[in-house]
Amino acid sequence: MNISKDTNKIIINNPTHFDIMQILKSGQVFRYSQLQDNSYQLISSDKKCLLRKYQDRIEIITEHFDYFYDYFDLSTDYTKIIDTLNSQYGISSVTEYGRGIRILKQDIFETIISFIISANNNIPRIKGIIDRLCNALGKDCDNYKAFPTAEQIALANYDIIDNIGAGYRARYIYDTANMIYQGYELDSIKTMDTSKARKYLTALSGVGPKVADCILLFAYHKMDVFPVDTWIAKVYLDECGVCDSNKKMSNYLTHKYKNLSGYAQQYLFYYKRKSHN
DNA sequence: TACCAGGCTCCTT
DNA sequence: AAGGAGCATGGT
Repeated sequence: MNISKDTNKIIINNPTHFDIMQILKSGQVFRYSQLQDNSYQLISSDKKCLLRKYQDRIEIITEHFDYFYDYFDLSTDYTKIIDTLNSQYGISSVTEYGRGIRILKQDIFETIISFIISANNNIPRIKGIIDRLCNALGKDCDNYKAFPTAEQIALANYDIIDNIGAGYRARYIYDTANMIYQGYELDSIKTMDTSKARKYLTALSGVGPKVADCILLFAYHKMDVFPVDTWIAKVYLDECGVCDSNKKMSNYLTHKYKNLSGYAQQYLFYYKRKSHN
């Protein structure tokens, strides 16, 4: 697979580790929609790109080349990661099934709010809630809405947040946006070690250990985390034959997969949810 | 009708 | 530190 730049376009030839459907349906991102059979629109923060697939080529059409080059983690060698996972852990059927997945580097605030919404929720409904949040408060861009800023949510009438169908998460969204708008630092997390970063994030309303790990993985690209949801709990049950607390499962899996935990988690999650893909 | 979904907060031990 | 009740909403 090799990557080149054209006018307003990233081109990926022989995309062995870039599958549009797999990336979009791997449960890490929610603001996408299908335009045609081979074409998807993806919005991140206030930026848009179009994803198209041809025979042996993928095109990412965007005015923000650098942003989406980084966003799709295009400088990372996934062949090497998968080879290591296969040889050390024997999960080649899992990595083969999701070989087109990549771990995205998403906007920090958007990821925080999105995964607050994800708690005890299902993916189709998460998408709907985020859509309504963006339509209600997001800046009007060319033909689409940006994800609302912390300021826009914090200064909004609470009734608007309460009317997007988020249930009890509406209060968390509002409170967390207010904390961040008041100055809760998010950039300093980049240089924290993971356990300190997790503790720091869980001070936000609606952010527990699992949501914090998703934020660390999908926004800060920290790979020594292993978010445990109900699907990963099933994976753990298959392997260990018992149910344990989420904390115990996450510790076990992080210790096992070490600095490849984030990648392993995503391949295993995608594989376990096969029937939903 | 119940149970489930990328769990969290808050209250008890 | 660890465990459990309650929680909004919509899909199956």
